[in-house]
Amino acid sequence: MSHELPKSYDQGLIESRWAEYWVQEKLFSVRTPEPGSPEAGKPVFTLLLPPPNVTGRLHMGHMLNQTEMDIIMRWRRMRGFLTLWLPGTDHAGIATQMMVEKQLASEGLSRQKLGRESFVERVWEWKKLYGSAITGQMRTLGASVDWDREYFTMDAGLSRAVCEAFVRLHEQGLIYRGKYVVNWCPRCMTAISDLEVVHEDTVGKLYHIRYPVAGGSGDSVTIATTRPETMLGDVAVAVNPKDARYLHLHGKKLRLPLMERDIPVVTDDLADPEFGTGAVKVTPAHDPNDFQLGLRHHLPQINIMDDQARINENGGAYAGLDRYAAREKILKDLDELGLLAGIKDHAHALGRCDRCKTVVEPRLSVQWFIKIAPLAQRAIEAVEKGEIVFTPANYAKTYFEWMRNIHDWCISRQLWWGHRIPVWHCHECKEITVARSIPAGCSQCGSAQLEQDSDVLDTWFSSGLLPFTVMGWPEKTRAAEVFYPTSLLITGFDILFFWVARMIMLGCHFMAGHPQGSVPFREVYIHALVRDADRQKMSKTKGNVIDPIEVTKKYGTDAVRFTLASMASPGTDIAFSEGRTEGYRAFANKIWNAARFMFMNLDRVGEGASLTSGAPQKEMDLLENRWIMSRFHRAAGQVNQGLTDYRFDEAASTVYQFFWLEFCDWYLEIIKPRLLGPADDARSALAFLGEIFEGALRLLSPFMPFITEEIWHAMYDGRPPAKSIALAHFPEGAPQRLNDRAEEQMTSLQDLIEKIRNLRAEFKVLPKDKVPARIHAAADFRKLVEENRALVERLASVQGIEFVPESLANTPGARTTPSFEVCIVYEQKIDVGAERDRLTKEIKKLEGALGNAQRQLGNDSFLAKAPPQVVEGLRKQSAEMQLMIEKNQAALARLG
RNA sequence: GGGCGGUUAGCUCAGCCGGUUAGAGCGCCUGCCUUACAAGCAGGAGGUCCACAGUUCGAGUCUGUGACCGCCCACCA
Repeated sequence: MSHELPKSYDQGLIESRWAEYWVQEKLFSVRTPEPGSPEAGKPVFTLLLPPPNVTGRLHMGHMLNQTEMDIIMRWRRMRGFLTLWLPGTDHAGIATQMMVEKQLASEGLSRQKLGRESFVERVWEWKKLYGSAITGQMRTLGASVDWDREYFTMDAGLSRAVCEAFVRLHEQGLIYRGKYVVNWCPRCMTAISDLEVVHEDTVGKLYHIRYPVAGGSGDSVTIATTRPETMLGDVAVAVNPKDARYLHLHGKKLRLPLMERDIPVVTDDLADPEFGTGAVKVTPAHDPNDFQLGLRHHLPQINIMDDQARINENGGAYAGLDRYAAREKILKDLDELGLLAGIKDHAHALGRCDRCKTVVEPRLSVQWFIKIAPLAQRAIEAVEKGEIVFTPANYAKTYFEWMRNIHDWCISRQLWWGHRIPVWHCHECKEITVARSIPAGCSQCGSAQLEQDSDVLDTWFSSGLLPFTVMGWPEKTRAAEVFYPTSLLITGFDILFFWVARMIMLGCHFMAGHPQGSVPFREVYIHALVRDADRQKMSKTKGNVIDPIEVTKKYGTDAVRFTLASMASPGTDIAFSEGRTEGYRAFANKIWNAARFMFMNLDRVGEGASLTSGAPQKEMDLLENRWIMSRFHRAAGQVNQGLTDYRFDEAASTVYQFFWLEFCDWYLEIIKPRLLGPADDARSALAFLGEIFEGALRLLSPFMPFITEEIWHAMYDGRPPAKSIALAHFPEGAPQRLNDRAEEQMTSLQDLIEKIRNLRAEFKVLPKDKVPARIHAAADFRKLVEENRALVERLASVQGIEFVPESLANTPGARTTPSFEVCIVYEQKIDVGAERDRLTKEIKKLEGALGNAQRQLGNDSFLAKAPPQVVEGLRKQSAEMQLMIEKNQAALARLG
């Protein structure tokens, strides 16, 4: 009984067996997030499946052996991948550091107390224990690399590439160091990029404060601000030059309260007469707008906060206070001075740190920037010219929108964990030295008194280089030659800008002139994001995270994978519904049982039977075989089309319909008597069945890799033609195997059988009771039924089919279609009321449709303008409906 | 404030270049434990395609306006 599958379908068992096998055979890598790592508990679906990682491997060209390359080429050709992971990866910088800092805090330590070196050591220890986010990111890409610590030192591996990239950009004048107002997180104590700031609509307060005109005239100007504490750094008040209210103040000075410093009134269009009082305080060190205004008017920049957002020595009496404590005290003091003119509620968007949700403080600091405009220009062109294609296409719009409004990219971070900026500051001449390796002396004065810049690079800088650094850049490698650019990037839109846009910009820049093109990839497929059942974004704080491990445990990986595929219609997110997953588990179960049935019969007929050695030619004499063969190839063609178009939902639905409805419900039922019948015939039938079943498994395997692998191996009795079904040829659908006539004929028979079943249900015939049927039909239909009489009789539970010359329209309960009329012979009286309702409803529906059709057909411009086949189709339809109405009316009249 | 998407059966979603009577799964109702499968089989009910206007011979599909829901981006104090 070598073929017998276990009676019950146990997905868990199958999964562990094949996952282990795949890894052992080095077919695919399976990824599991470590407990305690930043990814743990996140909706990372990557671990589900073997095939999806294949696309990721495209990035890792140089690590592939021959087998892996074969797999890739295969999947690449047929695009039979399905990547449904959620990019639940953290970047290395802030996230990792935060985890470690949290740990330190519990020990009463901090990174400051520990010092840079020891701190990095701690992070390293932590990383070894739990795996770092960067490791996670690399693993998401399917790499099975153990990143050693050299990755993070300057002279080795990827780090060398990062350094090289920085130096080159600097040489090309695309990197500059500048004082700038950046988004500063006082908790992380680092600058963060615009993208790392999340805006949150908040109802705050708008404070109106009076600034007296200098000279003690008693006159004053009222300004409005949401952050009164920044007034300590005020250097001017701006009014709109056209604002009539303030003409008299042009050129005057104001007395800045609390600081007792005179500041000028300047005129600038920045001041909107409509907003607040029309007068705006100017704090160049703590507001990006004011910073620009300050430059225009040559105003000083007074930084009043330290890196933890406490007031510093420039804040006079308030030095040492936290920004919010200072705000309270300042308001109180102003109030006492009678300078607080009012407080109003004010809705605005408050910027918070993406990582720790601390309110971001705009702060003047020295940072490194990339001049983004030239890079963005090229990246826009690449998409405009179609060198990169987005799917769904509308993401290109979003991409353009962003790229055209992009700001220079702040790439420095005041963290201690990451790639350090390859810049050394000279203590002697204060000049900087940018170098590929640790310099012996200052490039300007030769002094050895050098100190490396303390900042590290934004994670997305190194991540953005990934498409070519993994192929050995800056070396010219064979891998880069062959695999750059990769064909496809699959990702979620949430990192379109963080990562995708940067890979494009940096790829186009550094790989310019590459023979196969400078872009890092040809296509970008933006997959849907999985949300919870209420369409909410999953988040830990909301507690609505659907744990993929739980779900897969409950329903099986195959079912979850199939669910995601079937819901992956472009442009919308997936609201994860367990109901559907349940349905697809039932589907897997169905397949399992169909296979069991097949194997049972195989064992019954004993020696000489095979599922995989080809079917006798005479099998094609049977209508049902011609039919199922045609249906299989049609389905295969549609699945391929769906995959090509990234319509995983359509592909999944096609394979589902074929396998369950056509193959199981119809085909298996039709051939059942043969399988259970004489051994010789059963062997022949099984050979044909095996051919179809095996093909259907291959068609299904990208969607349900585990169960198909299990059954497929069993079919070959342990000697499969390939190591994995994923390596077997994917059915493409052969047009020459399509058979329209067989499909039409089978459809007619199915129609007849369904009508008879319908009659039986209505007459309340018990399922086990067979009844005779009468049919009135044209000769060709009659011939078809006679040729397949046994099939019809069995599937319709009919005993004896009698063909009658006269119409059955007057027979109570008869079913009529344009091509046949059928009734059953049964003494039980029909439910006259129900039958009348049914007929009335049917007639009404038909009359409605017929009315529409005839109105159309009576319309000259329809006849003139509509395509002939549409007109013809409607005519035919119309005639059929006319006929059906007459028949139904006759039947209705007969009921009395 | 700018941009993008959605609204179709009780629920979750398809519906392609506008073309006959709008589909699926789940749920619901009826009958069946028919030796592959009750995670199943057979039959059935259920829809003013968000609203209004327009284009068209013809609109779920195209255009406009509005309502509601959601997402992304944004330095207006």
